[in-house]
Amino acid sequence: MSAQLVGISLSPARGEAYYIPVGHVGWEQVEQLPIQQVIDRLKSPLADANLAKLAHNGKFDMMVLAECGITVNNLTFDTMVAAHLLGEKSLGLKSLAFSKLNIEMTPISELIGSGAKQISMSQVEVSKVADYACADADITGQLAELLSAELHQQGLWQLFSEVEMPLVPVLLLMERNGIALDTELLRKMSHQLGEQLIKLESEIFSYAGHQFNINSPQQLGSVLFDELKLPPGRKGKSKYSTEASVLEELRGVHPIIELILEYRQLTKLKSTYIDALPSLINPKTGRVHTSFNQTRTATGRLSSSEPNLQNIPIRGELGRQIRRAFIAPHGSCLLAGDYSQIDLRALAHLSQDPGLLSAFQQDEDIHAATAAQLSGVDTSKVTPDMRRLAKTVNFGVIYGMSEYGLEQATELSREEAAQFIAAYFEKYPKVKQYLESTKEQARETGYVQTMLGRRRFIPEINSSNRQVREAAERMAINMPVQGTSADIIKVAMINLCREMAKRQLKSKMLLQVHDELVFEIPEGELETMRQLVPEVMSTALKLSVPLKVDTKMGNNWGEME
DNA sequence: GCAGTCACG
DNA sequence: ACGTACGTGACTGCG
Repeated sequence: MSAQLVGISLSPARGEAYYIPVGHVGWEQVEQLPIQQVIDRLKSPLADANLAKLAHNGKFDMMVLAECGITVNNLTFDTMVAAHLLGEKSLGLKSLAFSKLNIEMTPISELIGSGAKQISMSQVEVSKVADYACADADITGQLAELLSAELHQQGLWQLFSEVEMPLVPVLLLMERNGIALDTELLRKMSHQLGEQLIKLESEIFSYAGHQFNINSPQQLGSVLFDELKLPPGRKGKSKYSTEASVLEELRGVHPIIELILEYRQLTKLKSTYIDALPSLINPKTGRVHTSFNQTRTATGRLSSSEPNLQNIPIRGELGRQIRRAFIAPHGSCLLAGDYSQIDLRALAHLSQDPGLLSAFQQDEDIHAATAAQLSGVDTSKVTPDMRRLAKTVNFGVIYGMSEYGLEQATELSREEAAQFIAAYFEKYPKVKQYLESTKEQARETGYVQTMLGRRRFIPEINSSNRQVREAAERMAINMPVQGTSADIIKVAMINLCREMAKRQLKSKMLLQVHDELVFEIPEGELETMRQLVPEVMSTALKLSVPLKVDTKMGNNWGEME
């Protein structure tokens, strides 16, 4: 949102392209058209919904153009999105041109340099940029032809044209909407945390007998395991691990451990969120604008970056407090709709296991139902501990958990963990069958897929290295489940956006956090949106089990009910 | 630029 | 005997 437009390249046909310079600076540049004249002339064809557009990473171009007052309608083909769907790992235009078309394009560094000497594209002379930018536009067109054929061949066209491409303008809108922050609250928290950290630090130093950098795992390891002679968790060959799970085991052995765990937690939250977020507020809008990345994950999920708004803390009092800094402006409030157990519902649908299906069809508490099944008691007799254990197992299953994994995650012994897993598969036999057939499909075809046919290629599935192979099997098990959930929420986002536009609602979709959508709602639309959001989310796709959606609302993201 | 760590679903 | 749950992104230290 803060990029400056330097020029626009367009290619109307193969081998033909034009460059319109508008933002080049410097003494020897050629004369450029006034930017407003260019905008006025391009505005209508770019907005014309009857004219198809193709681009590489079109969301970026659309963002820059939108900041100039230009709306782009009917982006029908994005070569970056297409390449990602086809399982390409290297998604840059230059690299795709080479791997798919055998064309070696000029690297951008040839124009702007690299490292400290790097200059802005605006400082490069027009004639050089014209050649470079025209090649970009032309090659994008050629790539689109090729990738389009591949998408059709692989059976991915429908997913591409009906889900991934329509999602692009939705994500653009969300990014441009941004979210408001209570900077005053964050400032107070930063101050208070700073004082608390100074105290913690001096206590840690007094136990250590000297000052050191607590943030350096190397220095911390040597203080704990060399100087204080605490037993190192048998991790490293040469180095010590100081990660939280190792330190947890040492709680009670030495008072310094607790202080370090607390210090770690507080510094993490302070540096990553409390201090960083206010600096990312866009001065023009007064809000933070994340990027939602559509081509970063192996499962079909989105990711969020700069800042990542999909990992804002929620656990613990301090985490809650940070969420309270995400606010709705006066006269509006935040509404969140979240899918209840979407991954397990996806598993029920994919496996068609009768036990799982019926539990969801009866709208049972799935973890309690699993606990009841495993112990043979009635659901009403399930204790919180039993439910917690069943929850761990339920999640473990969709991650391809081992006995060892369950042992680590619980209080169970290895034998008990093994018994538990065996009992689980006895109660849910089609889950076991499904997991086996998924691995089998991966071995036979080299890929696994989601409900909508999204694929993940897993070449390591036939590796002779057991560790590599087993890691591949876990990916194979998890992707269809996680990816089906991603399919569902993407369709919901598109449908909601359409419905909101159709009804000319002023409410804004702000965030997606994998199973949750967050909206900013003006007071007058509360009733409408509170009904519309769960309705559209729960009917996004038809599964063998109902999709349950809970909604919450509040003035900030931390206190919603 | 990598490794270690840790925040989220 | 070994090493172990899936998927992300940001910050810090360090070479």
